[in-house]
Amino acid sequence: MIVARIVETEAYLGQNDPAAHAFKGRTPRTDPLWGPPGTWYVYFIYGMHHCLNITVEPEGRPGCVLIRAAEIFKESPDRGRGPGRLTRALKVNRTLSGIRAFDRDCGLWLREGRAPENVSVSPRIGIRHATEKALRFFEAGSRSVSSPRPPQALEARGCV
DNA sequence: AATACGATTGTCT
DNA sequence: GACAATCGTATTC
Repeated sequence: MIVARIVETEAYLGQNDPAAHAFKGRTPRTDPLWGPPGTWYVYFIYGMHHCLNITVEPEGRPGCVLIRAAEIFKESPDRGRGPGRLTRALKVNRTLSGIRAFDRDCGLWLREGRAPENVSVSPRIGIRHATEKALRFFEAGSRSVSSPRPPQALEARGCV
């Protein structure tokens, strides 16, 4: 079992969120998003990286959380810093997509060491649409966080 | 069949 | 800050 502590996430709100994969409708790739809460959704991007998400809404509603960074116990902070690095360290790929995350034999089990402290909020990273929404949540001070400071000041982007 | 693009990362200037 | 790497997916022809 891989033991890790999630320290950075982003929320994707589903069919009404222009930045979400679900915004463009249900396809074979995005199908797991419509599954029951606690379903892994893994996609491949930029020809190189996998990104790990978990569904969080009732079945039929495609909201999810992107897991952007985690402190992996007994590993360098760099290993889990950023969504691409994290999945590489955890050896996660699309075979996990659609699997129930809380099944013990699902292939990936992240046990949190302690709850995040000093949770800060910022705009989401790397997206082109809906950049004004402050839906990134991270533990300020964690050495595994991908971007310790918000991409820009919240005020400058109309987030507050 | 051909094309355009992306919820990233690493390297170079 | 700019840009290349690299390929599955969706769209269009």
